[in-house]
Amino acid sequence: MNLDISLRSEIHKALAALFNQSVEQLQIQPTNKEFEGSHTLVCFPIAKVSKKVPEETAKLVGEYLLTHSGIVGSYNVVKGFLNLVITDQVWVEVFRSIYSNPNFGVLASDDKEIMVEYSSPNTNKPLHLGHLRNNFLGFSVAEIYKGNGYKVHKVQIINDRGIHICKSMAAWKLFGNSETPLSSGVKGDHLVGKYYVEFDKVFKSQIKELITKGVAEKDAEKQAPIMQLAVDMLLKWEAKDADTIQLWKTMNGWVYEGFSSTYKRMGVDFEKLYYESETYLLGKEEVLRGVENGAFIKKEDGSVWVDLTSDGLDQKVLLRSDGTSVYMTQDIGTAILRFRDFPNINKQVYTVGNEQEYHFKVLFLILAKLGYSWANECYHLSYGMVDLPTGKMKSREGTVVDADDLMAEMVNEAEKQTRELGKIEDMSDEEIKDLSEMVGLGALKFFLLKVDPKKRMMFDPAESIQLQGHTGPFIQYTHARIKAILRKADSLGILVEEGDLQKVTSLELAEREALFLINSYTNKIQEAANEYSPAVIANYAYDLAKEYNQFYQSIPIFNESDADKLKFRIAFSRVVADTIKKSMNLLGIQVPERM
RNA sequence: GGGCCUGUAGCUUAAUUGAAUAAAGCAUCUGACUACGGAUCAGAAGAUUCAGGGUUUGAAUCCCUGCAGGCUCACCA
Repeated sequence: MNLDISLRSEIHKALAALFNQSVEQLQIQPTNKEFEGSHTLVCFPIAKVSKKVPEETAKLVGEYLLTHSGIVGSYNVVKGFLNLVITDQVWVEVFRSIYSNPNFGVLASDDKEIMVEYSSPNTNKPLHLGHLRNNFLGFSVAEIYKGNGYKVHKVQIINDRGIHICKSMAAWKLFGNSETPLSSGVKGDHLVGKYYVEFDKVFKSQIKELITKGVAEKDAEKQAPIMQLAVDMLLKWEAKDADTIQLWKTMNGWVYEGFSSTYKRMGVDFEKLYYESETYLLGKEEVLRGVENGAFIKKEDGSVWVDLTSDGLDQKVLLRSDGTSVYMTQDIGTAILRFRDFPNINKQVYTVGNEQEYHFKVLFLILAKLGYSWANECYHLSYGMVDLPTGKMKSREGTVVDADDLMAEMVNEAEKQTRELGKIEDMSDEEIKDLSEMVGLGALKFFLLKVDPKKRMMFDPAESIQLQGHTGPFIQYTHARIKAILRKADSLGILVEEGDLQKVTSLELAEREALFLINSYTNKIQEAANEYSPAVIANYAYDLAKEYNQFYQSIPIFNESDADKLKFRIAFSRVVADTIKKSMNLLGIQVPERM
């Protein structure tokens, strides 16, 4: 049975019978812990149609539900709040239907299809903490949509061309001495990143030198020899110069190799990769088409602009006067290509930091101007930056937290703490390694996902490595502990038949409260999808684990003398473990059998 | 300067489609394993929800003003 629907329908019946009225939106909320009951009907809005004061209205509705509904066992009224106590028989029935449904919480597919873009790094340096938030967020949102019955395509756009990679190439050419990942033992993305840093160092010193010679700063930036080399490489690349293309391919190849091991450890994946070098030309064509049909303006110097002043924005350049494309140009091409590749998608989500909100606002308007009706199906999943206790991450000041380093640290710390607790002495090194990976990454992912995406967040390394409290490992631990109970039940030969459950006629408070949470799982995954917010799931999983732990501490399972109750508690524990696992998987977090 | 976002216990966060005495974690203090896993649980203490006005039966939530912080407004990506 579906408790929410039944309850609503009973209340509607009550309102019709009592006041001959209907109320469109019933306000039902969880009952505060200090009062008895689980569901609370807020009666202030209903008072308007009942023509009675809220308290009186609440009493009438409560009394009607008590005598007519068969769901409500008792009620109490506090001010205008009607607190409803659902009978234990109904709770048991709700549980039975969840327990017997192996697909509980999996929403039926209605042929909806969505594309989620995330990650999308530049290829000149390794991934950092900010990318971790991006990747975990995008991956999780994709999983949440899957959980809502959507067909999901995970993609990314790789910014593989442009001045940034040319900078690394220039520095490597000057100082690299043919160093490769193989020759140096350095991971490919880190090696390329090293030369990007090298470029910046040399560039700065060259500027300084020029300035002491009396060159203006702005001119010095252009005249610096290493910058001229990088710009020269960019031009040669666009002219398809063979040597330049070769070097570009080689260095990008190193980066991809490095990224792929980073992605693997993160546990994220992609169905299809788009490369800027393959989409910017389509973007260019589209922009020129826009000029022909009057959507865009070509100025005298040859540059192409879109005028968005009627939308409250500015004019934006789409092609430079020399005909080369800008960032926006390739995003136009990429979007169009994606809707050609996947013509059935209803929605496209871009997981990109909030510093690009303006960019995406403009992009979507441009796509609409080009006549693509799907333009308003594009959504920018904007998230806040990750700050450190010392302030913003700044690559120039060397305060960037590297993704590979951070994951390694988290896993090491997890292993250290696991070994200290000494619960896994019979595990092989291999098993301990897998477990540490699960716990370390679980802690990191949960830490980054529990905060509302749109908010800026603080990453405190000391706090993130905590495995107690409001953390991923806390939830993983709860799961492992339930699994221990289930193993014991198996070893005792306790078998739960569906029919056994209905013999239970009374529940403990902690059981009712956990049941309330399990019952709200489907609502939560819908809410998480509507809001594009894994934080909804993270906090749900935490609440459920916490609630179960309270149950666990206060109520005996194997010492219960009533065999039916014992079986109920085993079954109940199993459902909690399953629900925790499903929720955590939506976050990209695995849960262990033991830890 | 224009636009967008944020401001909640010492710290990190919930609650933001308006609803009851604002909910957790960390840190601090006090308790709980001869019972099913103490990475747990129970309890104490901790809040003028940035400030001031307004709307409402009811405001952390909506509106206005101010303050503080962030992002953005490139022929950069």
